[in-house]
Amino acid sequence: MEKEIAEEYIALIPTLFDSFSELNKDAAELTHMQNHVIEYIYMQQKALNLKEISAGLNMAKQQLTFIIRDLVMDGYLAKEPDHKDKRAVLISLTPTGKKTQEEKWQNIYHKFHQNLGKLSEEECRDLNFALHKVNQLLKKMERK
Amino acid sequence: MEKEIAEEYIALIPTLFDSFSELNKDAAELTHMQNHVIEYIYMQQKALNLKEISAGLNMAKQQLTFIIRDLVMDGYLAKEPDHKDKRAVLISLTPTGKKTQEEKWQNIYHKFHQNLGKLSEEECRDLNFALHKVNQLLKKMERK
DNA sequence: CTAACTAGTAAATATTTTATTACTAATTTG
DNA sequence: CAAATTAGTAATAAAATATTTACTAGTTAG
Repeated sequence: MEKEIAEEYIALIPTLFDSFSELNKDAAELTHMQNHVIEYIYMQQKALNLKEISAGLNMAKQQLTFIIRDLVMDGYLAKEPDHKDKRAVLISLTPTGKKTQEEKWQNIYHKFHQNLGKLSEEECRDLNFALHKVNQLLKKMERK
Repeated sequence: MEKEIAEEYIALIPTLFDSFSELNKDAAELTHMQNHVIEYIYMQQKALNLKEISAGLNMAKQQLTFIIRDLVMDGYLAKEPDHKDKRAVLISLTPTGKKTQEEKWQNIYHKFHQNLGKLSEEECRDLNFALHKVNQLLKKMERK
């Protein structure tokens, strides 16, 4: 059965890919990497230091120095010293930065909502339950 | 309830993001865009013309001309004329190209399989069923 | 049949991203 | 406490990507 589950999981990724790749369809003001950085911080839901972002996005920290400097100057990100480690700096989204992300997700939200019309009421209930279960169990698998 | 479903769906995307972004972690021989192109064709499971790839990846077709030329030269992609539209060219993966993709997904597969150990047998059954349901219904929503 | 449109190619240019090397200041380890 | 590590910054050169303009050949609409 484990093989079966893994295959279902793998199959899910391409299905979500379209929604995901639409995220930055218009976001024209920022470069790709700038978008990735903001997006990553938004998804992690907490302030991160440079090292963490670098590891999460699989890019050199030297690159981040300048990307983040620009994003701070443009008002999307804020830096604050990390009191636990005085070498480190914590990066977080400003209200402006957070708003831009919320707007992007809002587009996906709308599109999904429209497509929901293609399902019957019973299918909607099933989908709701199944999505909830998947989220819950995948989260559990991630931990530790 | 529709709002609830949409929220579960949105929540699923970041959860899958990690797996997804790991796809090209080592793939060092190709550039980012080259990887994206191969990946996209692989996920669509059929030959695509330049326009479709351009729309799907949200990039100018002019860029694709050269990216695809290089990938053809390196043996990852094959071009064939589209008999239905003599202006167009159909791009598909060569066996080599397909193999590289399968290997990448294999890594995700392995990692997922390991994490499955954190769930009880009952939870595995639930996850299997829920994933299957989600895939089935999301596919249905995509159509037409 | 002609005009308007579309798929793909091409080249020049500007911008972005990557890679390399090196440095400072803070932290951890033995 | 000294030595080794680590977080972040910086400057540079090289490579990749995006943008703009323009062209050819095939298709579609009036």
